[in-house]
Amino acid sequence: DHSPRSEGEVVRGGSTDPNQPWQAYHTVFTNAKAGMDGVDKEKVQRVVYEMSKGSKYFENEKRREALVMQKIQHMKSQSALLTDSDVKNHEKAADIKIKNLETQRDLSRIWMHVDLDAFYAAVETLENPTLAGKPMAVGGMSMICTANYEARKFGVRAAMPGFIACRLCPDLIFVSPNFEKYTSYSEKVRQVFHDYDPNFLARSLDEAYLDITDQCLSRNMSSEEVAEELRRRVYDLTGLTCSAGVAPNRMIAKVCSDVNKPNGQFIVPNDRAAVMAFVSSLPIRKIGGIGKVTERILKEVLSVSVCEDLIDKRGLISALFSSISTDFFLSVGLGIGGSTTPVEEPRKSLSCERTFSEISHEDGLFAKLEELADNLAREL
DNA sequence: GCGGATCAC
DNA sequence: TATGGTGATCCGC
Repeated sequence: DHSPRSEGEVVRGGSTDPNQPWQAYHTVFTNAKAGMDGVDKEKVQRVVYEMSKGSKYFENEKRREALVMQKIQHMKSQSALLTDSDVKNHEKAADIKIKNLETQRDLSRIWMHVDLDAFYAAVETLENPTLAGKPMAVGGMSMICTANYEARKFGVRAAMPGFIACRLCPDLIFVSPNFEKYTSYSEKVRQVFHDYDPNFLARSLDEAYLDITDQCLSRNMSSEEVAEELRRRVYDLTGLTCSAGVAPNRMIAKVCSDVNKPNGQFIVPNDRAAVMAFVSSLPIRKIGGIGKVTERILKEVLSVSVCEDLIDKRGLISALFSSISTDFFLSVGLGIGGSTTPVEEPRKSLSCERTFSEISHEDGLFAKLEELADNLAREL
């Protein structure tokens, strides 16, 4: 109560300097991302904090931060209640799960994950070559969709509000998004994907998974050669560069495509030891499905930071998490995930939402609701 | 079964 | 001045 901190600051754990409150304001913007190696993270953190504090957004972040801290505290106290024999028993249960997962390990398929480099920005530069070499972002003052690599050097990146990006990079050029354009380029790229796997799985306009097993066998080519050739063909057809990752399953392939981004590739061979070696020192945050919050929970409750730790801490994990979550964490630790082609499921929901400034009267709220309902009805 | 939280793009 | 939209999953109640 007598702390020197003023109201309205996010404070976590008390381990940060109260005179440097931005240190406790954790955004996704300082996470490792391709092209952001030389970025002054402290400066980015400070600018984002200074421009955020006091806003409605910031207040909501504070609320969420408190919930996460509460959840972590709760799990820590649950953990403290466990006896050695509790943990031993859970370890045995986890060992059975691991044995089961290990029987499902499939090293017979070769998966490739392809990811276009700074896709929207790259398309805009193709259509307007004067943008080449200049820091540029696709999006607006509210939100940035993609930043090119020149802009990333300043800490500007996807999901960052444009007005903050302006402060980080005063010469930043903004280009409004044009999704028709990106869709048509995506269709071209997918023509190439189709030649390598007619059943390829498109994840978004700029990402896809391909099962290249048959391609490698029928043409007697290594996965490295196939990846090089596919990337060359994408470039020749569209002028766009992409990165590729190859591995025995989609979970690892996805991580691999980021290793040598941009315009590169990385391969983990179909060999159990190679997979385990790759996964052992891999930070858990690299795995799809483990985000900012899960990373914090695993780190702060269980001291888990790399995938190997998930196996070492299997007893505590089994004790503290649901069966579904435990299965997921153990499979991450084993480097197992997504080796067979999933059956295509129909869409389960359709929604329409909009962020709007404050409306205090009933009439205005009903009008907003009607607008959303109309939109949704049209979509349906 | 529902709403909130988390995650990915 | 100003911090998105869509779809999915899991969990707790």
